[in-house]
Amino acid sequence: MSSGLNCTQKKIIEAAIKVFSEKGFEGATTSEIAQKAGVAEGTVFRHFGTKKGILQGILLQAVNNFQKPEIALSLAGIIERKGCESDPQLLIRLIKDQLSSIQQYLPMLKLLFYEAQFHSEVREAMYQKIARPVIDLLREPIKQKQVAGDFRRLDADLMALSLLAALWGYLVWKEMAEDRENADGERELAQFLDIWLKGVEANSCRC
Amino acid sequence: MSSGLNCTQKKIIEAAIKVFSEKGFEGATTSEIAQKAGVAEGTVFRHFGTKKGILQGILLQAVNNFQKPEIALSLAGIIERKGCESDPQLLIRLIKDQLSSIQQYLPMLKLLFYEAQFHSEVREAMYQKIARPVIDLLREPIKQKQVAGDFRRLDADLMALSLLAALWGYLVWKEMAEDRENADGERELAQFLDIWLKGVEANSCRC
Amino acid sequence: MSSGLNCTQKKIIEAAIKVFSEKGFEGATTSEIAQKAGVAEGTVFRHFGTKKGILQGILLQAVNNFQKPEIALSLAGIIERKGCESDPQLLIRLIKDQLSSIQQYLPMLKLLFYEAQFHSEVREAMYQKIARPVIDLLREPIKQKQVAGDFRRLDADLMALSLLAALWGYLVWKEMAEDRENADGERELAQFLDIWLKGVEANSCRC
Amino acid sequence: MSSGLNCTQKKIIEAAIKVFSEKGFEGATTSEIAQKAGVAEGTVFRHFGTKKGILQGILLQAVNNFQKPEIALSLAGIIERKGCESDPQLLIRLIKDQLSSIQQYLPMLKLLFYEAQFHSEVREAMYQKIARPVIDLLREPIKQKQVAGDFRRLDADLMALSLLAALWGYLVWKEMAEDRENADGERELAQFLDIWLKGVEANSCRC
DNA sequence: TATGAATGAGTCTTCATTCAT
DNA sequence: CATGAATGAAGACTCATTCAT
Repeated sequence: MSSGLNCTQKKIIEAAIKVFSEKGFEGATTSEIAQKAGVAEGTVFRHFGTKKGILQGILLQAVNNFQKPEIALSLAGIIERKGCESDPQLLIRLIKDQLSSIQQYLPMLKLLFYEAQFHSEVREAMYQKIARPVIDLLREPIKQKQVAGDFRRLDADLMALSLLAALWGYLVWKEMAEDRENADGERELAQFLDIWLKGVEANSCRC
Repeated sequence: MSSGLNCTQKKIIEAAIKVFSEKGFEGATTSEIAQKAGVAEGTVFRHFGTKKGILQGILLQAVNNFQKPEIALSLAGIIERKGCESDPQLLIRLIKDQLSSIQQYLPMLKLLFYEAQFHSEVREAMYQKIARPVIDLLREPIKQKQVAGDFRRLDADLMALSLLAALWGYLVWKEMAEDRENADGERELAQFLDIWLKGVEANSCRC
Repeated sequence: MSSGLNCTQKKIIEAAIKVFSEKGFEGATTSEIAQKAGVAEGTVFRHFGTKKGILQGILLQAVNNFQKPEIALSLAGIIERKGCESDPQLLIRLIKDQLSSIQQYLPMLKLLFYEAQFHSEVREAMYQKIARPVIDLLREPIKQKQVAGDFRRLDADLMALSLLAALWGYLVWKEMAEDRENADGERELAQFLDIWLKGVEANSCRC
Repeated sequence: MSSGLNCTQKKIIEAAIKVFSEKGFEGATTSEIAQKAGVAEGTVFRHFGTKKGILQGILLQAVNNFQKPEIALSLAGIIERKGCESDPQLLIRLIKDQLSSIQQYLPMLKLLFYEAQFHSEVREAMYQKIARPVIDLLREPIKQKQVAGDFRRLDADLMALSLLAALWGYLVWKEMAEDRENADGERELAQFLDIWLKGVEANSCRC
């Protein structure tokens, strides 16, 4: 109901996310998706029509998931509840709690953002239905912080964007560095966010 | 030969960057590359052996280019020459000058970062030969700034990384937003960097 | 039941004639037939077992229809009632009356003659149960005409065959010419038959 | 040159005519065509692009062949050289000579006329480039015969058409009857034509 | 060295057929 | 009996790779 997907479709979508993530859209084969989903190859096409249809199925699910308010709001929560508090441990725990609800969608999001390069309809949907709404959502808490004198009065959208870029950059880097740098992921993420927060803070002399 | 590429190979590499950028590695065909390079399909294989060999040729060129000091140093220059100066116009002009020398390699870099997901040898090389060296390069000026009391004493590598993430995020966003947001690219980039700089500055009360 | 078909089967056969006529046996799909018949795909197989079974169902119906004397006799009637009468209008009206009762079976017959090429059992049945009986039927009136001195004493079977060829050729041509030649179909058919009649007439000097 | 086909293409076209004739366009497989042509399946597609492209290649060859005057004229020759001569042996020999030059193209023509039902571009080409030109060609000798008082003054096009229908009907019948009727093919064809000739003759009392 | 026709393994996709409901 | 989701074998088509010229 909420996702509009029945059991078979869910299995296929899940398998497709895995395979597309590992091999990319073009590098993946429908037969591997079917196999990983535990269905016949024909079943995949009965439900999604074409290989691209599977990608659009994933896209649709991503969009649907982002319309659930609890997910969309978690990012906004990060900003709202943080002022000039100095306890970094508190901040980290807070962010991790919020991000954990997005965590499960990360492979899907990463895949879609990458494929957006090559598929204009994916690009369009990711922009209109996910990126823009998230920025729109962040705008309000940022503006409130600006009014409260906590944040600098830069363009709110760009501030939101630079937060997302920081998070995104962190995730991409973690993948590329793999386990070569056995660093403390928690501390890294905390520092990334700390730099951003200090970057957007109003004159900290007030503290 | 600094690049080790003859004329035919250069034409093929150039064509391949274009085609791989537009369609991705798997989505591209050797025949289109050959056609765009103005050579026969057999010629491509005579020079690069396999399709993957072309990708590795591109990788090699990227690595070679990043060993030219003038390019690698341009990012470091951004950090070095900036302290608590207040003229933002100066900053922007500086950055644009430095970035413009990287600009031409962007399609190649984007392509390689994308394919790094799927080809471990590309991932390895991009990490060892490009990402890590750039971070290593940025580490020194950052440390100097820290010693000078200009930058906060966070982990220097993570500070470098968050700068790169900001730049990368900006570029990816520009592509996704396309011409929908007819914003002033120069101002946007300036704000992105401004947030980062303020984020890494030592307590500004001192200023 | 003269046809031995129940309501569901009739709907399927009718739909199949339409679809096979438009796309040919191999080009048609059982799913389209089911859809046009307004039943589920499984229902088609419950009644006819295989796709070829549907074709054989059509064949059976054609054979059954041709055993109804009123249809089979209509061609014979054309010959019987025509001697050296001079009124061509009368002839045309006569033929049209007779042909109209076959008209409705034309798509089915065309389809079966086409598929006879590729399916020996269809070819066999069409020959044994339709073509041969029709020729057998025509043989008698032709022979009577020969005895009466109206028709030339050629091989009666071949004379019958050449009449059928003329009719068949006319129909095939009309389809190929489509509406390009906005000719008077009635007059055309009349001339086709007129040529045949004159071709088989005994020496017309007698008239 | 004259056909515009190189050796490989000729082999494929020949094989395709055989396979399409036996199984019909939809029933045939490109792999069987390739196998019969003695080339790889990919080679077929390198030359004709799609399966339908093969059919159009056959069509093109048929059209090209019919533009060679020696073939097109042979049918016209049948009419021209026949008046009221009474020797049927002479007639048969004449027709057989003329037809033998078309004989080799019969499978191709039959195939194309059949597939014309399902492929509008084939139908169009067969009509415009083959059927119509043949009728146009036959019109003149028929009209000359009419002027000379040898043929009845019916519509010349319809007279031509009824000749073609007679020939076509004969060929189709032979295939359906197969070897069941071990009749004298030569005599049969002669009678078919004899009926047509008598049917179009001017008042035979003159003879 | 450059070419491009030929190759055939591998892909997406279709569809007749089955069977649990 | 009717249904229609699931199946998987088979087909059209692609494309990296080879090799004779």
